[in-house]
Amino acid sequence: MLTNKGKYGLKAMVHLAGRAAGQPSLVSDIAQINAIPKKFLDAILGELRNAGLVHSKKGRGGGYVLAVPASQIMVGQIIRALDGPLAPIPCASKGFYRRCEDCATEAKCSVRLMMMEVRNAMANVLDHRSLAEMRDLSEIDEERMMYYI
Amino acid sequence: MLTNKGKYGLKAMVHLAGRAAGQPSLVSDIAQINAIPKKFLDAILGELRNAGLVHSKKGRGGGYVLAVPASQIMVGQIIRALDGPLAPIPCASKGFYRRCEDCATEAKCSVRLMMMEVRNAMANVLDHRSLAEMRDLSEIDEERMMYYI
DNA sequence: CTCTCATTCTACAAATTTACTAGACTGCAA
DNA sequence: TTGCAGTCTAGTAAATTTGTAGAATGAGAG
Repeated sequence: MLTNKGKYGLKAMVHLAGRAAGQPSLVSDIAQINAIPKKFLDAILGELRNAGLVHSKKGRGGGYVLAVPASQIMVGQIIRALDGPLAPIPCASKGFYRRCEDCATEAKCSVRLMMMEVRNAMANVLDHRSLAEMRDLSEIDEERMMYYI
Repeated sequence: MLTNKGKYGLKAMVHLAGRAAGQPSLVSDIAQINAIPKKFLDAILGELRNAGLVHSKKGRGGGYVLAVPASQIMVGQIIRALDGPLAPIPCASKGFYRRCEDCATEAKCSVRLMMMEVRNAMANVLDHRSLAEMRDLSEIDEERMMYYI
């Protein structure tokens, strides 16, 4: 599940990816435009900063910017930073692996093997799509809409 | 996320898929062998029965059986019955679609479009893998282990 | 130096979901 | 009619999510 935190975080990142490079955005602007509770977004952007995905500047003329170009940030990084592992179950995770208590012989656990396939399918999407591509998804759709007018 | 409910349910279904056709299993046996709280498993099997995936019989000689052969049950059906939609976010779901409150122009929402890709990737795995295939995953692994002995 | 802007920190609280448990009830078979 | 084994209703404890409040910090303008 993508939590609201994850969803808001992604929206904020897309917002930042839509700005000219180096132009900072205010939390209050991002919050208002995307219908995100401001204080909640404060905390979310804080986590994204701790994860090294955005930079911040205080005071007048401050705000948030992407730490690196949107083409170099993978969507999976953002989701992992906010919502934790992609894997549906911890014992199927690569980076955040944790054993199941109730599983005797893990190597033979069909649930785990199945969920590793799911994890890989998700990672294949989310670790190969950059924030820039994600941002452009909506524009592609916008163009497609033109044909119907 | 796969909840414990989902995990336990999958384990129970694999258990049933490992029995000779028509041979019922007792809840207490499934629970003990798979380290699942018995009462919890009661409820889970109840939901699987309501979903039409298993049949039950009461009294001496009773228990649970698969409603149809394991090769005809898709893993996705089981997970949806217990944990709900596969999609990471309701607005990206095909069968359980629900609109986002905070999303003005849904067609242009890049988060939604991205999550629909993720949903499709997950469904491609889970709706093309039968319970029989899932059960056999562990045996495949078991055979592979032989080479290391 | 000080005023204001805007992020940052600590702490907390409501709501929801998860993960169970208790105990009475129903139906079947020996 | 005894006992087995699933079924139903109800509830509860813990964890997680989704926020909020308010003070603190740091940067820049004048």
